[in-house]
Parts: sequence; structure tokens; C-alpha cells
Amino acid sequence: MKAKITLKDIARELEVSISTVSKALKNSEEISRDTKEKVQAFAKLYNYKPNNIAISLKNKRTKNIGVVIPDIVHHFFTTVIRGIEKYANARGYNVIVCLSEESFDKEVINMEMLANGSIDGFIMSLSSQTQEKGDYNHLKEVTEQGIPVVLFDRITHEVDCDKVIIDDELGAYQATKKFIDQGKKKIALITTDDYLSVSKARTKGYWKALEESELDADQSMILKMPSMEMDEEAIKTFLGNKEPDAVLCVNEIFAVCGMRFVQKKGLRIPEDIAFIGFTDGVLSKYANPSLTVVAQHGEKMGEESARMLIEKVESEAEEETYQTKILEPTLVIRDSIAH
Amino acid sequence: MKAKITLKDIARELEVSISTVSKALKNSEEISRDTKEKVQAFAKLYNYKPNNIAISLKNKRTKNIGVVIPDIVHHFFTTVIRGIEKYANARGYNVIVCLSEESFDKEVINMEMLANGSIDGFIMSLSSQTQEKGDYNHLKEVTEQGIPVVLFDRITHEVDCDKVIIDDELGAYQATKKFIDQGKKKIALITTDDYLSVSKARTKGYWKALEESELDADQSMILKMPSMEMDEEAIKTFLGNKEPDAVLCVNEIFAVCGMRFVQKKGLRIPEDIAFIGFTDGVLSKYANPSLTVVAQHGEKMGEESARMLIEKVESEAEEETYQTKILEPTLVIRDSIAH
DNA sequence: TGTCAACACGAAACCGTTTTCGTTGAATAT
DNA sequence: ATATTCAACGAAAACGGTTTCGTGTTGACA
Repeated sequence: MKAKITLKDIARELEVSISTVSKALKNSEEISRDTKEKVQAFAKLYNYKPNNIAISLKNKRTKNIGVVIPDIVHHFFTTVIRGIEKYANARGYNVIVCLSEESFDKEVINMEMLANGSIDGFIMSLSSQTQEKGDYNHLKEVTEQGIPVVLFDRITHEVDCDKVIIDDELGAYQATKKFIDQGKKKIALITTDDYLSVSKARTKGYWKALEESELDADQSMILKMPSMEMDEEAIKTFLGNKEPDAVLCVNEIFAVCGMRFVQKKGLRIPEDIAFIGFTDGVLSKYANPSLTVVAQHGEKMGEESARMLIEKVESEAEEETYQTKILEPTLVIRDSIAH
Repeated sequence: MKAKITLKDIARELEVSISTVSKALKNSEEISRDTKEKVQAFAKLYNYKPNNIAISLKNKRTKNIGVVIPDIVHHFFTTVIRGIEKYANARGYNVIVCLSEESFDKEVINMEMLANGSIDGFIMSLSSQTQEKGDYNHLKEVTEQGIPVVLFDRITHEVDCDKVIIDDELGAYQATKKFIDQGKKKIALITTDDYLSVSKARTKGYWKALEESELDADQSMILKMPSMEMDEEAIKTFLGNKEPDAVLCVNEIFAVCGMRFVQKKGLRIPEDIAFIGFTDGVLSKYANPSLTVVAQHGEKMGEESARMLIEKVESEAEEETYQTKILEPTLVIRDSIAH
């Protein structure tokens, strides 16, 4: 086992000072050609690499980004991470991933763990419990310490920081409009509780499209699932009772379950009943029939978040200006609607 | 913006030395009750938290784990990460995730980035390119430096380190056996190229089950997809020509595609043709019909990997004994086979 | 009154860098 | 011969902790 070599080791071996070694390795003008060559050759030979921790301590920059998200076994979040990773890595940053598992406490603990020097900034999507509670003190504390934060997707307006979202309202609006344009009359919505910022926005878009049309918007055509957990029975009962001819779902899973149920009942998709979901994941692509979805462009979102964060991290100026970037959703047309 | 407070700040305010503050906060016996209370109260008031970087530098432990995997938008890997996260977090470790994107170079770069002090150990699954190349020097270098490594799923026996795998051969064997027991005669296998350690093992298990039976094992009943990319046409042609009555697939996607194709041809699943896939992901669960799979227990694998790594990290002893933990796969029976 | 623990605390080294600010010795200018 | 400049390097502080090893004060005891 050959241990890591340090500046001190090189200095000792070459009988020069540590500062000389450090400067020589940075090709400083201060050092003579001879010495530089000698030092650099030696460093190369022994595969010297500076210790990141020491450097971090010195210049108070870790080149680490903390990402705190509710869940990772979820297509949307993984694509966001990939986007973050991609951008961050290209800029020499590492990504530390922490999972809140939809729990407020875990979110707080994770942030505290990272906020003490481990990272230069946070990229986060709020846990459902946090959004339900409406308690954002852990975020405020961090921003007050001067640590930059970027919120994506599940955000709150109560914290001053950069934000990246897609226009969920618009996405739902366009999807609903699509149904209306195709002559659908009884359009249902399957969503989750309103405290999730995204669900709220999507419901709004759905509602808006209906109100703009001749169709009467009907509260009873909305099914609110109490949690993110799947409750297949609830969906079956709802679809069985309401008999809609089009269903908008706030995620893939609700949609695929719905499709499976109506198919078993003998209905044809999309002729008798059409489906649109949110999230362009693997499920939509390989569902039978394939599912039309409002794509959220997670990877783009991740890249954008990383870009905004790193910009803040690297800017010396302490401007207190924050922006909210709104990405446009796009409808990915597949076989679950007519086309 | 209130900046982070340091020991030095506390020492100055309270007119004691830094060492006293440090000891007081650790409740050292050396310090008087009075002083301890004073210091602790002050620290609490100003919300003092020690700087992780400084501590890392001092005791040469970062409490960070580096995870390098080929891909994250893949159900199996995300479950593994979740398992790692869970265990590591409970032990006070953070997880730094790096993606090799199946590229050898990226794998090397990522490891180099992390190996200079950023992490205490690695948990990895090899990129396909690395397995294809068979070049494991980057791994060897790291282990020679005394940095513990745990390899999972996509491993190599050329590196001395702990390993966690599932018994892929057994999984494929059991699945194939299941087909045979159910009276299937023409059992096909859809896999990827052999350089992937897991595909190789699965092919072996498939082969073994066939050889043990009366059925003649036939090379032409194996479709090797050139890459991890989906080539729907290849699957269609293969299934169209060979007309198997059972298909084992090394992942979910191949299986779901296959199912969709044969359904369009009017075949009934599982009566006319049965399917079993690998990976108990979201796709299998919500496919129509739902897909029977060999579950890989990713979360367990992640936990196990983290456990082994942290044990090595925290053990002072430099025992050079490595173990390979083999997890048992389980068949999750769903509607794509008779039952 | 002198000695010795025990107590409570501080000085300083250390982890591995970077960086500022000397300090040499030699070459050049005066 | 003296002053000035410059090249080439080293000492030391700093980042924020931990830890070892003093050291000064106190009280008890002989």
C-alpha cells in the first residue's frame, strides 16, 4: 500500500521548502526553470495529487453540491439528478445526494449535515411533508448564512432563492385543451392533495381549460388521492362511477392503472376513453397503449438548476437578486389519445 | 447574513482560549462546570456547528462515500442508491453520486476526482465499457492507496475487494426451470453481449436449466442485443422467426417490448407465450399483463454494500481479507406466466 | 512555611494547502 | 565601494478544528 504523497514529502525529498514545491507545481514565475522541472518530474513520478480537503479548507470552497430530494426511485427525479450531475461534473463539481423520503425531519437533518462546510450550495425539491407543514425555516437559515439555494419543481415562494419549475398549469391546461379539441365531454382529473405545489398548479390549469370551454367544470370529476401511494381501488371506483371519456393524471402511475382498469372493462383507448399523464418516464413509453404525457424535461431542469447554483456560488458579488426560471412543458403524443 | 461562527469567535468573545472552547464543547473533564456551561450556552445561542472540512482534514475521515454507477435513470440502480443512502445516512455518512454513463473514461475521471481526499471509500458498479475493455487499473490504484472499495452487481474478479452480487445464474436457472415445469418447450432468451458479467451469468443459468431437462438447448434461441439500447425491430424479428412459447429477458424493457409485440400478433400471454424478466421495477408491476420477474433486491444490495464498506472504513486493522456476498434472487410471480 | 497534588486552563503542534512577505546572494547601477 | 535591483527561495500565517503537553493557581498536608 503506497500512501498518498504530500507537498511536505516532496519538499523533504528534494530538500526545498514546501512553498517552493507548491509554487513550482503551479508553474509560478518565482521559481527557476531547474527547480520547477525537478519538482514537477518528481510529482509526476510519485503521482502527486493535491488533497481536496486541504484545498477546501483553505479557500472555503468544496466544489460539492448538495442535492436534497424526496425520492430517488422516481423517474422524474432521476432525470433531474442526471442533468445536475452532467452540468456540475463538467464544471468540476461533485454531487452529494440526500433523500428526504418525503419527511420534513429528514430534510432538515440532511441539510444540517451538509450545511457545515460540506457543500457550496443546495439544489432541492421539497418533501411533501414540508409543503404540507409550510415550515421553511431550515431553508431560510441556510440562505441567511449565505449558502446559495436553488429550488426546483416542488418549490415555495416563501424562501428567497433561485427557482426552476415547469409551467405545470400550462401543461395541464394544454392537455385538457387537447381533450376538449378532440371532442371529449367528460374530462376527469386524478391528482393528489393540494398542498403539493405542482398538483395545485395542475389542477388550476385543468380547471381553467374547462372554464374557457362550453363544458361545465365539475368538482366531482376530480379525484384527489390522499398520498403519493397508489390506491388502485380508489381509481377503479372513481372511474367506474364517473365514466369519463378522458382522464388527466398528475403522474404516470395513476394513468397506467386507470388504463388497465378500463381495458379490463372492455373500453377502447382512446376511442371510448383517452388518457394523458404527467412525466415522460419509462412507464409511459412502454405502456400498452403507450401513454401521452406532459413531459417535464427533468434533465433540462437539473442542468438549469445546476447552472444557476454554480453561477451564484462562483459570483463574488452578493447581489440579492433571485430569478425563477419557468420551463415550458411539452405534450408527447402517444397512443392513449387520438392522433 | 450571519456568517458561520467558529471556535475562535467563541474564544474571543468569552475571553478564553480556543482549546478551552473545544474541550468545553466536548464536555471534557478538564474544564470546570462554570466554563463549560458558559461556553455551551454561548455556542447554542449562536448556533455553533463545527466545520466538517476542518474535522475531515484533522482526522483524515470525510464521512463521505463515493458511489460510481453507470446510470441513474434505471430502476435497479436507484434502488441500490436508496439502500446505500439509507444505511450510510444512519451511520452519519453522506453519499456522493457519480455517473460513468457506461463510459470507461468517465469512470476513471470520477474516481480520480473523488480519490484525493473527498471520500473514505467507493461503492461501484462497473460501466459496460470497462467490462468490455477489461482494464481495471483505476480500481487497483485506488485499492493500493488503501481506499476501500465495494463492487456490486457488475463486478470483476480481477480486483481484490469486497463484492456484493445476486446469484444471477441461479435466478436465470430458476426462471427457466419454471418455464420447463409449466410445460414450455421452446424457451428463448433475450440478453445483451456477454462482456457484461451479469448477462453472462444469466445465460449460463438459462443454459444449465435447459441442459438438465429433456429439451435441447439451442443457441439460435438466444438473441444477443448489441447494446443496452432498445432495438425493437430486432426483438420483433427474433420472436417472429423463432416463435418461442416462453421468453426469458435479462431486463424489463426487453420483456415488455416482447409482450407488446406478441399481443399485437394476437397471441395470448401466458397461454401461448409466457414471459419472465429481470429487475422488479415499476415497468413489471404496471405492465399489461404484469410481468413475472427475477427480483434483484437492489435496496438490500445497496445496504449490504454500504455495510461492508463502512465496516472496512472504520476498522483500524489492515486485514486484507475480502468477501463476496451473494444474495439470493427471488421470482416474483405475476400474470405473464401461468399460476 | 514549604511541598505536592489536583484542577483549570492555555500554548502550540498538527492535518495539507495557499499565499504573503520577507530574506538571501548576486548582478547591476552610481 | 556603496546602493539598488532582481531572481529565487523560505518562513510563517491562515483555513478551523483536535489534542498533547505544559503551567499557574489553589488547597491540603506535613
